[in-house]
Amino acid sequence: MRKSKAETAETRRRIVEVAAREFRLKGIQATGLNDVMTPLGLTQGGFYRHFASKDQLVAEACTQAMDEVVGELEAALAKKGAKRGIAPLVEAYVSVAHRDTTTGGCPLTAMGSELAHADTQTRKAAAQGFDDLRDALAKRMTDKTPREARSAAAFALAAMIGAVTMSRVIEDADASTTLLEDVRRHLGSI
Amino acid sequence: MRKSKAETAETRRRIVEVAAREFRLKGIQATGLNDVMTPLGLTQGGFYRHFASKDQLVAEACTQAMDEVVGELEAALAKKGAKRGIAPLVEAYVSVAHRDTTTGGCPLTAMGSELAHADTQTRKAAAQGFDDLRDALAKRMTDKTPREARSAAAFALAAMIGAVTMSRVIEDADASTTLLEDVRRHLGSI
DNA sequence: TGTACATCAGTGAACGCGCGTTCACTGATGTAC
DNA sequence: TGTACATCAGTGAACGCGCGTTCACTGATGTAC
Repeated sequence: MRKSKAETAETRRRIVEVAAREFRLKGIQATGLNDVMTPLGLTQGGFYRHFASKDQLVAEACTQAMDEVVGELEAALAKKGAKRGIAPLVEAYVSVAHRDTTTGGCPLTAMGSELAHADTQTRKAAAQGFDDLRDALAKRMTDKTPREARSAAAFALAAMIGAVTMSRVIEDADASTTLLEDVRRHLGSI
Repeated sequence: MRKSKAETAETRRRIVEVAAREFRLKGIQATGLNDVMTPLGLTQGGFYRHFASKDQLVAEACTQAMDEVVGELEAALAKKGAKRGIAPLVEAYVSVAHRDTTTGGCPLTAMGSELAHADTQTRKAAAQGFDDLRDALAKRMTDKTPREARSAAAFALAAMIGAVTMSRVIEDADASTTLLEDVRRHLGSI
């Protein structure tokens, strides 16, 4: 039953991939190892050939999800016709599309309050992701000093995270969308 | 073993009180009914004399926690020497004290991402709490039209929620405190 | 006001279930000669 | 290159545990007469 090195690496990669999806979809606590292994056609016993614990998987899935998000946002910037400043990032993040992408999107909004109870590795990954997003915003604030840009970017990112998190809590579709619009508009004049 | 009506009502009140504390401390999923009943010297069997399900308790605990927070913030406004505008609310909410009050504080930050997966009653309670806080902020924005104030208040509240949520994720004490300062400062000039 | 009975708050055991983790085992892969 | 053996990815059952919920039972409270 042993698999080749390439197959083993691929299996491990897929476990992290599915975990990153499931944790964002249902939350960390609500997702069992079987929710990750079964979709891959594997049994939970095999999980421990790749990871020492669920906590380790959570940390790696968080890292991967953050990298995905940073990558997607930088892709939004690369689009031709993209506006100057932070507008393209804000519009991509504080959007109905992001709100409704429950299997993807930013782990900081999808699992925000759970991350506060996660282990050190996971919190480090989340904090690193926050810094990466903040710096991506700050880099686009060319009218500010680096110091001011970092501070303004941290503020903007907090608003973006709060907005998408709450837009997923508010059941009323109009109220939810209005919140996103309000935050988008106010971030336009930072 | 039957208790008097007054005792029964008091027990029910205490269950909600402890639940509101525990859910904020550890999260909804991570808190079992025993975590709520045992501190009260009760067994889990008795829980169902007061509530039909855990979901019902979650909804009531969320409502109570939100009411507490709105009350505390209005108390901050009533303090003599309180500044004009939203500053007193922002300073009370986006604070190290709030970040470190893990058994109390705002349920929207303590359980934000979990609320997105909660049942309708709980999400209604959370959305109502958001509206209450937003309106409390809007009322203090006397230089704006009511429509503009509501929108600006929604933006400010999103930033406040995002800031405290992330400040609890970031382990580095300096970085966490700096984030709160950044958001507080930027909300000063809304 | 006193008595008989129905109600029901709380107990403690049990229900079925799923959790994270461990382990003996299988058999294909990787490696040493 | 071929062979013998060690490695280890994955299985499937089991571990101990805690979960939300149900239930028969107890006995004090509330109520009807």
